[in-house]
Amino acid sequence: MIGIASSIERRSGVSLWRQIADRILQGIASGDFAENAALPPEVVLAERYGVNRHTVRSAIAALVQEGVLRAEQGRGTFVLSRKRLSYPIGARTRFSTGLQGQTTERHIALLSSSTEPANRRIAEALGIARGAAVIRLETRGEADGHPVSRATTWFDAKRFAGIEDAMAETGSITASLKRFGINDYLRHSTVLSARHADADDLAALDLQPGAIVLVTVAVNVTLDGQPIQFAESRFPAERVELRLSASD
Amino acid sequence: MIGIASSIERRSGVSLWRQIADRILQGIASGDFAENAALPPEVVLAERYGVNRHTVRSAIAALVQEGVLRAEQGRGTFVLSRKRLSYPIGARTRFSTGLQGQTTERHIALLSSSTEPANRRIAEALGIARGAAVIRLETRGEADGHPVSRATTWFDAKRFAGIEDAMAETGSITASLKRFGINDYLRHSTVLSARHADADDLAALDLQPGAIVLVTVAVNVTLDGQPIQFAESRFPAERVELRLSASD
DNA sequence: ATGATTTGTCTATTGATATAGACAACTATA
DNA sequence: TATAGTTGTCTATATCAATAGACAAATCAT
Repeated sequence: MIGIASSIERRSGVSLWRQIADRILQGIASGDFAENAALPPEVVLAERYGVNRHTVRSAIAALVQEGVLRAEQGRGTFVLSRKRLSYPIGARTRFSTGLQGQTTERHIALLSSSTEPANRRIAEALGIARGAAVIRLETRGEADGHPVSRATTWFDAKRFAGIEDAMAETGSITASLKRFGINDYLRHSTVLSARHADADDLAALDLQPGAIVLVTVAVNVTLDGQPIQFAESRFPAERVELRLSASD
Repeated sequence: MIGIASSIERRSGVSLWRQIADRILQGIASGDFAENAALPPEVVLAERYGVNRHTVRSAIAALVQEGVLRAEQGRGTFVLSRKRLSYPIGARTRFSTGLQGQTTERHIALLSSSTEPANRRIAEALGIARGAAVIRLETRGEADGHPVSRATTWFDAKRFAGIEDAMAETGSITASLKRFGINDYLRHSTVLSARHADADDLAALDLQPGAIVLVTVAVNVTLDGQPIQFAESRFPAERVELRLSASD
């Protein structure tokens, strides 16, 4: 935020310390609180946000726990380096290539897989009959050893039988699809929303309760427009931002 | 969500009733709870989420207040029609044309305007000197009388002197820019994140405390690539989803 | 060394959140 | 008209969240 005055909501169902932790994270993201520099002292923050010093301390404690801040008695509280990953989304969205330059290592870990009947939403997206078998993959994207995304992906079971093994081996959707003769694919549609992380996301993404996730629901298609993949991905809002590539 | 088991987090800084309200909203969005149909009874929901019936009642009360649900004693609790607006984002993102077909009336209301020196972030985005004067517009997007977005927009004050009057008159960015000889413009970049709504957003977007907003930070440019507008927009995540247009 | 500044810890109190149980009020249907 | 199923209201209790004040412990500058 840039000088947009905004205060804190009471009786909201979201505790004050959580709201203030959010505000501090915003402050870091927007540059109000510089990295590696000291935060204003607790008393100042308490006055700025109109709360008790102990409430500010709770917020700081949560962020210390999260690895965003480091508190040193007598010196101050410092912002650790915490540049958010910028995840590009466009026609050629790929997990690995998208994070090139920002991380040295990245891969997709397969958490679990199963076969199930397609519900209406999935059947429509993949252009198959409702109730037809689909393979569901539960995956986690990791970069430099840290989780950056959590996705649930569906494939037509008939066409992509055994893709779960390919995923487990290669750690890449792109590489797995190659085994089925698909050398290139495009993102057909992306719908974006946000919500609180649920317990599963919290565990998989190593988040603190109350965290927010960005949610994308996307359909990938072959070059001639045939749908091949339906996916819902969750990104931790405090660690990842989505950058929409204008062209491409 | 499609059959993704997930539970509720305690001691998270987000109260249980707020988390459950979120989950019910998700359920409606994903089709788990059909529109105009009855929700499962309170006792069932309480058991499903592992909380007390009174906690579920608090969540329902909040959603009734919000206009999402209607409770009828003796009969049940019903889901009101609540299709989320789908806001398209692409190279030619326009507020009014983007919502065509989904709403009958829409315009942008100018809440306030001011002139201020550009900070580093804005100066870089607009390609002007740091400290140069910029015009800041605080606006609210409305469709069929309901608020759907809240934006803060900056223009180079030198080039667009008086644009606040044009905005107040026309209720449209596109129309206002025409007065300055700009008949077409493109979206150069969009960065996407999410956070809890602050007090200002809550009031302007008519949200309940604890609500989540999708945040886009965008730069618009002329056809030859000259930056003209820098904007941060907030969309209520529970009422709006962002649809990324693949091409165009 | 001394004092000013800052984070850390402790006690106490208040209000919001969550659980628990009981029963009233209302609706639909057998 | 019973009866089962549902939401609405009430009381009571325990725990968490937030405020308040005091002081200890560590750091830094003078």
